[in-house]
Amino acid sequence: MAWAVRIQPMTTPLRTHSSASEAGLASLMAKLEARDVLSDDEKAGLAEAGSINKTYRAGEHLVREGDRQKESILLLTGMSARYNDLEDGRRQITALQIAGDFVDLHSLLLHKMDHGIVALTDCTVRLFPHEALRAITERFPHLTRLLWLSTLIDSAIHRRWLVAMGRLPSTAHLAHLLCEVATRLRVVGLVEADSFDFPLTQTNLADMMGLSIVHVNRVVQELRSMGLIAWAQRRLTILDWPRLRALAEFNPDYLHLEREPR
Amino acid sequence: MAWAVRIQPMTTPLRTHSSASEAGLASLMAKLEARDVLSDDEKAGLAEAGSINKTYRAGEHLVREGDRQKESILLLTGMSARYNDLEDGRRQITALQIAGDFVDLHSLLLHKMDHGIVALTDCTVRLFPHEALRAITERFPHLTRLLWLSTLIDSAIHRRWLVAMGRLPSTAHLAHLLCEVATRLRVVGLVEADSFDFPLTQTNLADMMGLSIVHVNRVVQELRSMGLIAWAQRRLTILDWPRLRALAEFNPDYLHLEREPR
DNA sequence: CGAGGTCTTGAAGACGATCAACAAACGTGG
DNA sequence: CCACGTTTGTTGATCGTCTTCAAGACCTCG
Repeated sequence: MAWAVRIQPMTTPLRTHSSASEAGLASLMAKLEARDVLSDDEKAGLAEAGSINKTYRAGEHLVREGDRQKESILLLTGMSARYNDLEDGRRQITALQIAGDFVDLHSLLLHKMDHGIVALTDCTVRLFPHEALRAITERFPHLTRLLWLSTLIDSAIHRRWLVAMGRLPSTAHLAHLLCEVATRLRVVGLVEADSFDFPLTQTNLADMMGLSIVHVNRVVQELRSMGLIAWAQRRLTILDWPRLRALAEFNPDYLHLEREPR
Repeated sequence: MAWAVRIQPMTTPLRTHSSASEAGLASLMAKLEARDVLSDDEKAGLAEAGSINKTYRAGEHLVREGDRQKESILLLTGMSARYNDLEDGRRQITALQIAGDFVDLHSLLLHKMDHGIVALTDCTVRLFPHEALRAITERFPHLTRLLWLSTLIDSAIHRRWLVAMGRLPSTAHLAHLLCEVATRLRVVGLVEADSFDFPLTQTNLADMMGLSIVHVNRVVQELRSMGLIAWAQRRLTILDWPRLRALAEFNPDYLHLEREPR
């Protein structure tokens, strides 16, 4: 079942390489600096707000619905997802998170989580105590606006998913999702020549798009047979950007990738 | 067509009653005070940030995709919607806005609008120059957090719409939408005894839910025949809350209506 | 009173869901 | 390193929800 999750003991604990930690923090900075200039003070303030690192195995929960967090979680490596489960066990994923994304920055102000967050792959994260983040909002108005901005971009992505889910046929919907993921991964340097690690299962895609697994499988094959993508061994390559983005009606404006004073 | 809009001269210009203006500002305060305490200074600061009022007729655009706003718009009375149009003219509405909602607070930081905003009814609004809002972010950290919070709640609503659209059958989807609207209207005092003004057309509902008009019509009739709602003369009454919310799996937690320090 | 917008109904068809079964890939322990 | 079990991917057949097309009734407002 889509929501059955193995919680297994960490027989082979993941090493928190300091390299992973640095790369993850760099991803956050890259994300913010794609939209505005960060001063050295702000970079330092942000870096100091982070506390310890943690690791999760694929399938583990970073946060559960109803939790009251005392820190926000920055994803350093791996991918995670926000989700809500229905009474009959069906799941809807409402967001996909990649390196450099705060998975629950909003818990700073919302307090009680209205959804869960699950690791889709093995993940490393860094915790940012709410106390430290709140101090940023008191001392660094511009940095605060950039953190606010990052949640506004999450919101813009939600809206785009609504458009894709509500009005695009399933092939175009998947095409749009892949355009978006490729674009976001490129911002944090995880795309080489239109090719990137894409460790999601078709079940994950189904839960993101509100479709059945069987149908997702057919849609993936359609994009393959049209020569738009190649996807094997957890690596995805976009073979024909112009046709893929035309099919998806993809326009990256909603990701607000312009560097300007905010 | 769903997107055809009459832009007609304002033959009978709407009066901007000061009462409408006061009621609208009160709605914003009510919305914020439902979530935290506002100091007198903060209330004054917020009130002073507002400048002039404007009015729009149903069907007019408050904002168009691509606009670069110099002010954010607070809806005082009426209802408006965020929307995106596809190349073939089909429309997806991604948010419904009521009295007390900032329709484009995010333009303060996003700058370029990635969607349009259309008046669904005659509307009165008040403009908040970005300059003044930016000043708030420099001087009132707590008030800034509350404004941030209001955009985070918008985001939570987006997520819920994704869940409803992706995984609920259409009757449950509509039921959920009505539960949400009723709950939000109640916060700003626009519900009397489970009955409220609901001036939307079935076309509007179709564009919100990603369905065809014909199907929306049948779904509305289904809810009526189940004895869950009554809807006539632009007024909607919820006849059976328990069954409606059970059908919708509606849980208002995502609206974060608890009053606590943020 | 007329005209456009809105609501309603019926019939046919498409897209995606469900059910069922099997193949391939992966990870784990022996 | 292989054997095994679990997860993931794939395919076919049938079913159901929602769409599209078409037409007519209602209603609201200038």
